[in-house]
Amino acid sequence: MTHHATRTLQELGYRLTPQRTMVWEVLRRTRGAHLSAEDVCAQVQADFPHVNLSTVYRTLELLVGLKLVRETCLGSDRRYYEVEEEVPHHHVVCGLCGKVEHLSDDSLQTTRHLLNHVLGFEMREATFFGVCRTCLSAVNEGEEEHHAHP
Amino acid sequence: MTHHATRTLQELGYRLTPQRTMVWEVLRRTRGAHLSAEDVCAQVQADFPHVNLSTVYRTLELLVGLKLVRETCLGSDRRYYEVEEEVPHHHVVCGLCGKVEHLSDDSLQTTRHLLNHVLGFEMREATFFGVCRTCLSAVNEGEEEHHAHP
DNA sequence: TCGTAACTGCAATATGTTTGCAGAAGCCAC
DNA sequence: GTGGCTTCTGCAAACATATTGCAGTTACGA
Ligand SMILES: [Mn+2]
Ligand SMILES: [Mn+2]
Ligand SMILES: [Zn+2]
Ligand SMILES: [Zn+2]
Repeated sequence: MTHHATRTLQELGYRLTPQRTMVWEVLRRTRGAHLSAEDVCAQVQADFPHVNLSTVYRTLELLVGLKLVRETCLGSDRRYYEVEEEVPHHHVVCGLCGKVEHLSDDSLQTTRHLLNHVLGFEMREATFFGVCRTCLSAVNEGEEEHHAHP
Repeated sequence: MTHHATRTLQELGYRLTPQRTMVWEVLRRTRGAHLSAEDVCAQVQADFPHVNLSTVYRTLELLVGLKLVRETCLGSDRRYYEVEEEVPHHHVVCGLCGKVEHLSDDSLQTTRHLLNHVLGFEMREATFFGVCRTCLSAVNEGEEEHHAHP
């Protein structure tokens, strides 16, 4: 477990087990992706087949609690995990194809201030649901075909 | 089933059953709230105890498909339902107490344009996660107590 | 190297949602 | 109104995701 995660765990008295190392490594090397607990488990098991899914869940819970990993809701079925970066970001989810895009925190400064002034709310993360560029043009082409004969 | 939901269902050839009527009525009279399938079922069963949860799920799925009801993700465990209003709105969720506040669509025009310009994305709904005013002041009081003796 | 508390694997459990099926009932034609 | 066809419902079982109890294993400081 390279990086500060090693130190954090050991400094806080948690044991540095191969399972924890592997979970962290999987998340680190898939930076930018959003993995479910099962995705993480599958990747860990590729190298270390006996690792159990419940251990992965427990490890993710631990890392999330320590703010080394971020747990995100991108729809309603499962939870997704990614390493917690220094600069936070937000998510833009296409409801048709499921693609997830990132949005910098900077671009939401006005929204953050709005929420703060209107509701006294401190925004931590935002998720936007809608239709991505690709699906949008696919739909429009369909519409054109549909209305093509007047 | 008052209102356009009656017409819509019958015009499209769906049968107007008491179960469907009750589900719709429950959602209509709790306007502004966010009910899980079980919440809806419990309220339906208060008047009509034999109605089954799976029927409620099937009815919600139908109404969502017809865009009479809106299904929203406000965290990760369950799905929540509310009547689909003419003017859409967005959700602001406190991660500490779970309170959900509403935000008008108008206030997100700039964000909508941003997403459209930057990603070609058509935003339909947004959810903001963070800390509400109440929880924020509770936390601050705690901090003050904590740092009270220099 | 040893001892102990923390951790893991496994199986069982919890919770939310979906599905197959047989019987019930809405709705249209008469 | 009555019948008949087809959709819909209740029920139970299955499914998907996440959690937990426990016995055995392992990390790690002494
Ligand atoms: Mn992300
Ligand atoms: Mn709402
Ligand atoms: Zn898409
Ligand atoms: Zn709160």
